Amino acid sequence: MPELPEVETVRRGLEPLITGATIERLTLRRKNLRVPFTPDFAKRVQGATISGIKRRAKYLLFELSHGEVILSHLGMSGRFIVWPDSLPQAAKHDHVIMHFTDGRALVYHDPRRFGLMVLRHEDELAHEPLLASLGPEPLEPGFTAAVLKATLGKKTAPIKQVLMDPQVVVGVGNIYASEALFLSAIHPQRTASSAAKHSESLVRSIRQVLTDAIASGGSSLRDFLQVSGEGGYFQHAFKVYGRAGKACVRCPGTIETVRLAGRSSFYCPKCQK
DNA sequence: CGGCAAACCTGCGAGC
DNA sequence: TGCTCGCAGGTTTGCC
Repeated sequence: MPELPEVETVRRGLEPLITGATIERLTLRRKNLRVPFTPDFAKRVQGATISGIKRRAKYLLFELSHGEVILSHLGMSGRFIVWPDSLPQAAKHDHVIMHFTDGRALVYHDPRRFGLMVLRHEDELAHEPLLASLGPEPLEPGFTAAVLKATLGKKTAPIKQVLMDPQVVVGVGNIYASEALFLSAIHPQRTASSAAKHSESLVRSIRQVLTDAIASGGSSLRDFLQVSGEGGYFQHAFKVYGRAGKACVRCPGTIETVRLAGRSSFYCPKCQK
């Protein structure tokens, strides 16, 4: 479900709630998500205190006091919910329940089960295959026009597809790829190499759309909710995503949709070239 | 290696 | 009301 702004919103929501919490026990309500749970997962986290939550790409990393790290991805439909106490009955698709010693619980809920949750020692993370081939973080200094230009120049696939490739830049999913291309006035079907000369604008647009979305608490489509249970607000700010047939906000054109690599893509044919 | 489709799942809204 | 169909924000895999 979520793209980078939603994952960052979850991280920011969880951080003050569960930093310092001690895990009394962990309940796995099935044996796998997208990947199997780590063997002895529950036993290995028992008694550990959560010392912090980091984010890399769309992964959340729960750092534990004894040097282990829970690596989690929300996939398309994953959510973390904090229960005020452990009393509520687990609902359908509540797959992991982390009971804290203070009586609260952190629940991972994921109907489509495209997400994952695995346990690693912090020393293993440098070689973790899930993280190994990730490209630069779009909001950090390593994501520069020069870096992007070099990558785009070599690729003949449509620019939108390439922007969604986590090896190129992480965190840009289907929604924000469309939005960033609109901001830069680039047609989504243009080849990446032909768009390479606009890398400076693209870097700016990607940063802007992600930053604005984070500031709005993420976007709420079907089922994204902040940890608080509130929806985000950024969906009200979409300029092209989901607006097929509506007026372009920048020119007299009408937003159209096209499928690229199986994903709906939205653009204005008049002002995106 | 690059590009593409399919795969993993369930839920929901649209349309009949 | 109830059915079927298509589509949904991600990532990996395997095929050509």
